[in-house]
Amino acid sequence: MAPSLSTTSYALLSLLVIDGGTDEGLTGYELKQRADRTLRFYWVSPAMSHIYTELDRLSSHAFVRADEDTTGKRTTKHFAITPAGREALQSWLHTSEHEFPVLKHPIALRLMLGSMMGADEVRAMLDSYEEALVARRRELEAVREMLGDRDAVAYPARVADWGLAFFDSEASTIDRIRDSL
Amino acid sequence: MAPSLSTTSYALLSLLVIDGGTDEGLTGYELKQRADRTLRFYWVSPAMSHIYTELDRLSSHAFVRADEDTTGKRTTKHFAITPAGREALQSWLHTSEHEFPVLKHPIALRLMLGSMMGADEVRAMLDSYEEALVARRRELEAVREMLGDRDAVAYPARVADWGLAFFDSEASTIDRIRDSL
DNA sequence: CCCGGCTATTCCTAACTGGAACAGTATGCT
DNA sequence: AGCATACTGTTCCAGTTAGGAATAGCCGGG
Repeated sequence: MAPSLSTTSYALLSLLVIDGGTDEGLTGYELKQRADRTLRFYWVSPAMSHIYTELDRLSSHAFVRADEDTTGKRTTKHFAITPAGREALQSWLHTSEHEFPVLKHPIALRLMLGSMMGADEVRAMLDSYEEALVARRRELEAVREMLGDRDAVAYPARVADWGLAFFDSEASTIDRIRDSL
Repeated sequence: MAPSLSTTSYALLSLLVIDGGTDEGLTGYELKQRADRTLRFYWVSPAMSHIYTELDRLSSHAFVRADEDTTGKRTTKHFAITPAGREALQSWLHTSEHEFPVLKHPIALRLMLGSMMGADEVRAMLDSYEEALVARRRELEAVREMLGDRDAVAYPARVADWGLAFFDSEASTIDRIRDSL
C-alpha cells in the first residue's frame, strides 16, 4: 500500500510540515536552507540534486503539490505538502520499525590508528575537532534559543537539546582521551 | 599525486592493518566480518559488494596485494596491505581535512514530529530505542573486554570507550526527554 | 549599467546498498 | 557412506543517495 520512501524523503516532508505549513510551500532552494539550518544536526543535509529528485518522487506520489510560478522569465516551483502527504507521514511515524542511529565518525576512525600518528598529532587532531565542535554547538544553541519554551515547538526544542547533549558528551570524551595520552 | 580514495576505502585499509597485519591477509568475506564487529560502531558496515569493489580499486592502486589461493576447487583471494598502501594510509592520516562526524538519527527525526504522534507513542518509541541501545552497548562492551588494557591496542580501546560513552549519553538523554513529557 | 552575490534548477558522475545467484567447504546426523 | 544444512566466498545487477559543476535569472549597490 504505502509506497516505501526513503527516510530522507520523510525528513523533507516533515520540513514542509514544520516550516512550510502556513504559507504556499517552499522552493527546493528554500528547503535546502531549512535542511542546512536544522535537519543536518540529527540527519543529513541532502545535496540540492538529492532534494529535487526527492521532490519529484514525492510529487509523483501526490504527497506534495508543485505550484509553478511563472511571473518572471524563469519558472520556479513551490512545493507544499498535500493531505495525502500528511497521511503518509503519519503512517510512517506509526510504523514500529525504528532503525538504529548511524554515526559516521572520521575522528574516531583516525584515532583507531593513533599508533601510526603519534601522540602529538593525535592531540592536534583532537584539538581541531574540539574547535569545530564548539563552533557547531554555537550554531545549534542559536537554533535552540529561537525556539524558546513555546509549547508549539516543544518537540523540536527537545531534539535541539538532544543535539546539545551529544556535543557536550563529545567534548567531555575528547578531554578524557586527551588526558589518557 | 595521492589518488583520492573514499573514507571507506581508508577504513578498509585500516582494518587490513589492524586485523590482517600479521598473517597473509584477509578475504573479502573476512573483511566484512571484521567490519561488522568493530567498524560499524564508528563508521558504517559496507555491503559485501561495496567491499569487493573497494578491494578492486585498492588493488588497482597497488595498495593491497591479492593472493589467489587455488588449493581447493575454488580460487579465493586473500588481500594484504602493501608498503605503498601503508604509505597512502599514513599520508591520509597526516594530510587530509578532518570532516565533522555525521549522525543519522531516525529517533530524533521522529521526535521532531512528536506532536503528530502523541505522548504515549513517543514514550513507546523511546522505550524501544532504549532497549536497542542496551543491546548494542552490550555488543560493544564485549569488544571492549576483548581489548583489555594491552598497550598494543590502546587506541582501539579508546575508540571503544568513546562508543560506550556515546551510548551512555544517549541513554541519559532518553531519560531526560521521557521525564519532560 | 554592469558586477557580484543570491536564488533556483538541472545534469553528470561517483559512492553506496541490497538482493539474487552461484558454488565450494565443513559439520553433524542417520 | 549419504545427506542436509549452515557457513564461506565471490560476482553481478539494479537502484538509491550524494557531491560537484554548470547554467541562468534576479537584485542590489557603485
